[in-house]
Amino acid sequence: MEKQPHCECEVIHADVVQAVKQQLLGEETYMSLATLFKLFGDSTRVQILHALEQHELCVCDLAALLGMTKSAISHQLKSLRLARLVKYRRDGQNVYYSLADDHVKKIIDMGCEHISE
Amino acid sequence: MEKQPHCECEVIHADVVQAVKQQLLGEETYMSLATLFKLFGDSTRVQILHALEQHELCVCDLAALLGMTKSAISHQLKSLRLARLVKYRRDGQNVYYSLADDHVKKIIDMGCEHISE
DNA sequence: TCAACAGTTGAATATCTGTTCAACCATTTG
DNA sequence: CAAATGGTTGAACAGATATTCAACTGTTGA
Repeated sequence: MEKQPHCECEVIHADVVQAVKQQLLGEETYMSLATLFKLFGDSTRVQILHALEQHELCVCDLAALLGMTKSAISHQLKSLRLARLVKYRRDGQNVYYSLADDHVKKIIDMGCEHISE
Repeated sequence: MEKQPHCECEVIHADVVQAVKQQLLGEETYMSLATLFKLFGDSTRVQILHALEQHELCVCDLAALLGMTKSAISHQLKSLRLARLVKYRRDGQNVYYSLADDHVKKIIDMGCEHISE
């Protein structure tokens, strides 16, 4: 996660490197992107997201669906919630989760396309 | 990464769970998706990918651009190579890397859209 | 052939991350 | 109010992962 330690080599193509550097986004942007994609980088979480893509579900439903404990699911939902990938509503004892926006679907679809090439 | 340990709770909405289950993809598909997205889930790697989106670059260029050692960059490129996200060509002492297909760009763009909402 | 440099690799280390466990809060129902 | 159930939380542990380091390969040019 650290950056600028040092670079032991010479720049081979100074001009190209300079040009590309102009196009690069800020440090924090790459951090945010990584943080976002990290959430898709776990089979439990993608599965949760893909399930919620089909229908809103409560924690117990998800636990049953994935064969996992409510606790494990709840921990993962918390991460997804903090990243605003899912939203929730409480109805009685149940908390229903659903996707926060459709970027999630688009990203998963794009991933599916890539792996099925 | 493990699955079916047990679920301590009852299924609340058996019908919905059943319906969603039908729509779910295979276990291995979610694994593959997670493996793919995990590669985008590191700021060094997204930065490499985003840089290569602009122009093909050799390892030294990337090292200089990101302020990291050639070794660190090379290790990451290996992961990206194995996942067929980047391709490379050797020219003399230099090895030039570039994006393997345009899903990479689409996925990163989608990510940018999400974080800039 | 040898030196120099680009790049790769494997082992080691420090850090991060996912699940479990136990305790807890929230809501409903008797 | 008490019991039952859905859900959340924090600490702890095990497994994964990114960078470093040192050794190595491959290519060029003297």
